[in-house]
Amino acid sequence: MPELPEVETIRRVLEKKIGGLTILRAELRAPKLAAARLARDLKPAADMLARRLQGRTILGIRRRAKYLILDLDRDELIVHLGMTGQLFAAAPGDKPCRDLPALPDKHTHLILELSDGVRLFYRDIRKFGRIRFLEKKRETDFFEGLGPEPLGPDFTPDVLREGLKGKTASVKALLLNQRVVAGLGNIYADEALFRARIAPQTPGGRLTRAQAVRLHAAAREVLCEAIRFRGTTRSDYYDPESRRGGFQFRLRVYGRAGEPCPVCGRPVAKAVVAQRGTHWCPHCQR
DNA sequence: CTCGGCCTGCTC
DNA sequence: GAGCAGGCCGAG
Repeated sequence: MPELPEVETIRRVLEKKIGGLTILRAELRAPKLAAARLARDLKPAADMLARRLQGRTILGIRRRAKYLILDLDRDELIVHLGMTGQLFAAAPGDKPCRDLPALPDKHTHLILELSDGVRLFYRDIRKFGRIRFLEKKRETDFFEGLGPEPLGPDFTPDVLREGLKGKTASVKALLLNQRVVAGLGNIYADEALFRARIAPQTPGGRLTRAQAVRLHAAAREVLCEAIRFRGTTRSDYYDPESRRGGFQFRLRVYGRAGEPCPVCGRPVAKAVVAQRGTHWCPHCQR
């Protein structure tokens, strides 16, 4: 579900809601969520994780690509929300959101009881998300192979060109590949390609320098704008205060198959590219 | 590099 | 009942 703008929005809200609070009790209901790899009996590891979290203070919340990192002194808790992962922070007196079930429900897989009566719930219908408790010194290894942050100084037009150079895979597939650039997902890849006027099927190695420059700028722009609008809510995405995003109203092609292109008015096309539903304007994007 | 698998729920 | 959904990993 969440791509970089949604994860960044979650990070900002969490910082405000749970930054500085201490974990009084942790309950991991779905041990698989924290499994490094498949094992017979995950329950002991789950209980171990809960014990390790107990008593720790959340010093801050960072983001790397689509990962959230809760800093716990010498350790950290890394959370990836997969497709349908959600984090909700409930403080005493918070009104429940009418569109959402009362928590914890059957899809709530991790509960952190924090100081000040605050509770943090991890909810994930499809259970594609992952949680990992890590010593800080192992963080570099954990993120080994992840490409540059698209909004950081390491992501330049030349770096993008390098990631596309000589590749036969479609530019869409390469934008989704987190080794090339880390944080774009299906929605923002389509939106960036539209803004850069590049057809998603174009082989990466075929992009001209000018196209790569446009794509680099377009990716950054769309991510920045989406953060400003607090992300995109199509179905599952809510921030930890149960607020929906606002960028769904500003999508130009994603989810708009058959509707007029906002630039030329011809219908937006949809097809499978890189095994994902892909939306583009065949007239504007070449 | 592409495909299938991981999961559940919703829409056609 | 089939197909689809904002992600990622490992097998071939």
